[in-house]
Amino acid sequence: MIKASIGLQDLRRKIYLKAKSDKTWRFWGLYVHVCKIETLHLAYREAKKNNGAPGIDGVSFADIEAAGLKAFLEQIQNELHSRTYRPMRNRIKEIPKGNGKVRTLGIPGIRDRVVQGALKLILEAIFEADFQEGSYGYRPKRTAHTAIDRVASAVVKNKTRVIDLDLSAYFDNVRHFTLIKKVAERVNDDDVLRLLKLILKVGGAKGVPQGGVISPLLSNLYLNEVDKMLERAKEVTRKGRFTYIEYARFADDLVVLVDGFGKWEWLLKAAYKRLVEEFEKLGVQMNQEKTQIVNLTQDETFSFLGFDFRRIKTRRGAWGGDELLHE
DNA sequence: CCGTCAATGAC
RNA sequence: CUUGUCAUUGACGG
Repeated sequence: MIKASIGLQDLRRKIYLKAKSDKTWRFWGLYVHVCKIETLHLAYREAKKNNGAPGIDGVSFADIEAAGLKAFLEQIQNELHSRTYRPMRNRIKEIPKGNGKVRTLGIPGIRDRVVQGALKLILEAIFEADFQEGSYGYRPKRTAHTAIDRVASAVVKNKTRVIDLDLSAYFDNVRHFTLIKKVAERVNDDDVLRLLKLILKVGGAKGVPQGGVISPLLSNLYLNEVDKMLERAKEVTRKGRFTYIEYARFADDLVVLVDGFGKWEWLLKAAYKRLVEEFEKLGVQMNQEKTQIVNLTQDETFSFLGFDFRRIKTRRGAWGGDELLHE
């Protein structure tokens, strides 16, 4: 068959539309697209524009281009085709976080960043179709600003009981088996699954490495079931255009807002209980000290994406909108 | 319309 | 030998 080779952008759009219109479809024949020079080349350019440092092999972008980019990409393609590709160990680098703690990065070699990037380009087209409205982190065309708008708007509409969740180190706690199972719900391609397992395994027995190109996408997939649960809670309690629960998640930063009227107290409790269950199933720890339920009508506050949310009174004494303070 | 290269900021 | 994703803004080029 002489099917004219379609461009990567068209392919990704086609995959996305299929996934969107057929929610149970399992994609096959994806590996060949991951291995295409066009895909690898785009992944290389994306990696290069971050000006990142080399992995454990010390090979830089300048080194690669001095030896010839074309040969570099063809070498990767050959190894992928012959199933001899093996990712190298990640280079471990500890960097200080703001609060005096350290963040452990797992930095893949540049050629492994290219492979992960190629895989990400294909898988993202599928899973973007499955992600929920309230999920904002690491997603194309989504900004922290719109996530904050969603929360602010919910507060204005009287959602004043807030579950402010803190997840401890959830990148590190992703269970590979559970994650692969979620990927396999949509991907019926043994080569792709095998490649993904190789990539996960060099990062350790569990967790996705901070520094990995596909880690953000995988982390969103891992928590997609939580987003779906909250979305269902919203739709089940909906009365026409009125909703009584809202949520927004940006990576591990999650807030759930429930209507402040007394008759919805049960919904707040139920949502919290369901969240505990979902995170338990996933092996993700809720930080019990920093997770809190606040009541905005009692002058309590919460923080989301660096903004402090509080309810203020207007000069007339009526409840005004929400207010954002500090950065 | 397509591309390249700087910044910034959320996690 | 501070990694990654995403977004925004700006400059320039064909």
